[in-house]
Amino acid sequence: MTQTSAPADEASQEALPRQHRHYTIGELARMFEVTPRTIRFYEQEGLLAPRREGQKRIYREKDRVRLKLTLRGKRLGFSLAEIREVVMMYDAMPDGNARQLWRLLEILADKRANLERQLEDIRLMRMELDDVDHRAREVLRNLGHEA
Amino acid sequence: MTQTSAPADEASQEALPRQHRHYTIGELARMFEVTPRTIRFYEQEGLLAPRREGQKRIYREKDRVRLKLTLRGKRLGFSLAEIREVVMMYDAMPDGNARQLWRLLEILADKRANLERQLEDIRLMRMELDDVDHRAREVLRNLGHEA
DNA sequence: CAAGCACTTTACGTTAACGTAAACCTCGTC
DNA sequence: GACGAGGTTTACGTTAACGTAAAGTGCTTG
Repeated sequence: MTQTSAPADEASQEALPRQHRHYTIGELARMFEVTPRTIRFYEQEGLLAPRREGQKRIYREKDRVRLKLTLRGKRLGFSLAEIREVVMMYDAMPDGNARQLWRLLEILADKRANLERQLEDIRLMRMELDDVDHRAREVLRNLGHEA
Repeated sequence: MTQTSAPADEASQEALPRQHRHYTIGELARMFEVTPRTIRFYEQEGLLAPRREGQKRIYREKDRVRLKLTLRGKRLGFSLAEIREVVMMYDAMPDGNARQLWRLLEILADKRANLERQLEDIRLMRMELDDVDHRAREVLRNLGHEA
């Protein structure tokens, strides 16, 4: 874990064989700048399901991706429940019955609509920020002249 | 308030003289699909400052705009505290001293950075939604063939 | 004038998303 | 073998953003 000159001694990290690395909770936490507590909480909420090695949680690539998606969702203001809705159905897909799949499509359309509205909101808020910015600089300019 | 055939009798609504209409809390609430409680809460948090007429709150155009901005901010996942930060400084601008104005510019840059990241997040999440969507439709198609 | 709205204040309740603390294992290492 | 760094569970605490209920005010309308 010394970051530099890792000997890669044990029988697990053989030159990073691509896709199936695994991570500890602390590693993931540092990667995404969250606390372990947060990650455990997401597990408890059904968003992650790491394997165990004895007592310890072992996270695989898939879990890392899920965490990434979850955090992205959060940044966009989705609740954990909403995120779970999509993520879990995604997993249930392969063997999914038709009703479930249609339901999934519904949810997806819903989320997408949400995103579109956010795009518009961003556009508008950008304009307003620009406006405020301009005014502020104007006032500053005038202050300079008066001084 | 019967919506249709309003007589506009009193000395306040003379043919809607443009900019200085005023609203009751209930009107605003219906306009934006929030509860009066929410509006009062925003006032308590320093985001609105309606005038009073006796006991009752009177909202002017400015207040309506503020509420709109506030709700837009919320949809983008900003906290009320963050929103207040911008909104209040905006009002303090005209007579603002230089330090305050620079601080405001800082905050604005911050918010903008936030928006840019959201745009990227939206882009990515859109792609993922599309992906899931495609897969789901694929599975559905196969189900159809098997049936 | 009683009834019914729309408004008011006060105050306690609720939910989501964690934070924080205590008390416990289990390594590698000095 | 003590100890420090990481991991674990359990459980109570906290914050934001309202919801909800109770009790009162003021108008106007049958």
